[in-house]
Amino acid sequence: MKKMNVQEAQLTPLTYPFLSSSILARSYLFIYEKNEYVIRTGTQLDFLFFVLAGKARIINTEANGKNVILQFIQAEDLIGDLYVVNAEKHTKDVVAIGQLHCLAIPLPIVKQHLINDPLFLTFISTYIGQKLLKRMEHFSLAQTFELKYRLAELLITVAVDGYYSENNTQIADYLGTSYRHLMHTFKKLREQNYIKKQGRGYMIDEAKLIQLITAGSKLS
Amino acid sequence: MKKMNVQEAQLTPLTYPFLSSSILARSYLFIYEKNEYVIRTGTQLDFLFFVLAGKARIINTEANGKNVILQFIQAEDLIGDLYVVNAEKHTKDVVAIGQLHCLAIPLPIVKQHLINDPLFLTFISTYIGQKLLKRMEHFSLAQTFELKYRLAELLITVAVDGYYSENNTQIADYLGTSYRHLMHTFKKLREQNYIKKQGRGYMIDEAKLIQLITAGSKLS
DNA sequence: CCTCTAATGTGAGATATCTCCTAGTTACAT
DNA sequence: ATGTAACTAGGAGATATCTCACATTAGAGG
Repeated sequence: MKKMNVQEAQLTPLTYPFLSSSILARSYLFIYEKNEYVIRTGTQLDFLFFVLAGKARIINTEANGKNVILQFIQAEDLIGDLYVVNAEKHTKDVVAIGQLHCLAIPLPIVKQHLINDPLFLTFISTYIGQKLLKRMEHFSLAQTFELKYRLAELLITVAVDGYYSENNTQIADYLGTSYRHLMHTFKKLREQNYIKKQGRGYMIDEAKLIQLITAGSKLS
Repeated sequence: MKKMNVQEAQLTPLTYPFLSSSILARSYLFIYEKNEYVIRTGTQLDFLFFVLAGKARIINTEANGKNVILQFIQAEDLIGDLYVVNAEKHTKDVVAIGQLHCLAIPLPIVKQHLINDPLFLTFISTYIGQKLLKRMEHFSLAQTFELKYRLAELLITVAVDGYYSENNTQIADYLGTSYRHLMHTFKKLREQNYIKKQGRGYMIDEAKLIQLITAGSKLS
């Protein structure tokens, strides 16, 4: 992970009125490499992260040691927002998929300068509220779609530079399907040239996958 | 709908520090009867509602006139929270299932006294954040369960005094299944004495349904 | 470098669910 | 009171998905 001061990094100014130059002066740009941990389960959160670029996955380690993917993170998402507003108490693993760029604001700065700032509180309420609505809509639609459409969307979400290489036992759990059926569906997508096998993962044809998803939407 | 001043209603004090007696003096207790509208689609929200008792359903009217159930509301839920934090701009139908009791705070009061109050903003951020986590966990689990378990849980959620009488074409959409399969599953539950047909709806055996759900959880 | 575990990959039979259809009943509007 | 639309109910065939099993490969740890 590379750590830089915000000025050093010459960030494009963010359009957040609650982020004063004083706060930014004490914040950092973090750059994580592929598979690097942003947060480790059970550790204390030290920063509130604004994702500037890249992707990550959030993983919960269950009591039996099993790792379960909870969700994927994209640019313009926050990491640690639910912890900051006390909606959740325990941190979960957050792992970079490909390279991940974050603006990291130290928690003491958040607590001292932002946590009672109505501008910030309003922003984070709106953000979490919009996230809730998006998630509900996504799940509601997803539950009527057969697996190949949901897999197509996941491949687009998760691929970096057109290449997908997640752990498929975890992906099967995440999509709520059996490992067997997931593999069956990967094979179907290969046969229909939406994806190509490459090493342990797949190159994806994003444009064709988008067409498939669109076709699937029209069925309902 | 019955409308009372809060004092008139002699409400048990709510444990919300941001609700001063001055605010409560200008708020109301609303009591809606079964199938009464709390909010109508597209109308301007006039109150932020704290649900004290009862149940409701949130319905979105699609462009083609079709009504789709988005979610169900229980005691201790808020109605209008996502609108108040500007996460959503348009109101949707909210309809009482059985009798519904709400503390209703006028929007002008919310805007004048609460919307810049860090106590209130913190509360509503935490509330929406917890709601997001619950919803995500619920959907994640739900997608691996076959219909009879999900239907069992819905019956418990929705029944009033042990009686279920929702519109089943809308319930099929909500559960993401076909009308045919939903009816097939109702028949199975009847045959196994989890529910009994009564008029256009069903009496439910809540204890037995909970046993079924528990058994279903143990399969995964 | 070797060994062991976890991930990948596939076959085969069973089941949950879908699609298409028809018939009967109820509630609402005129 | 009547007619119509929407809801309830179920049959039958097809398909998406599950379950159980086994074989191969790759990666991690010693």
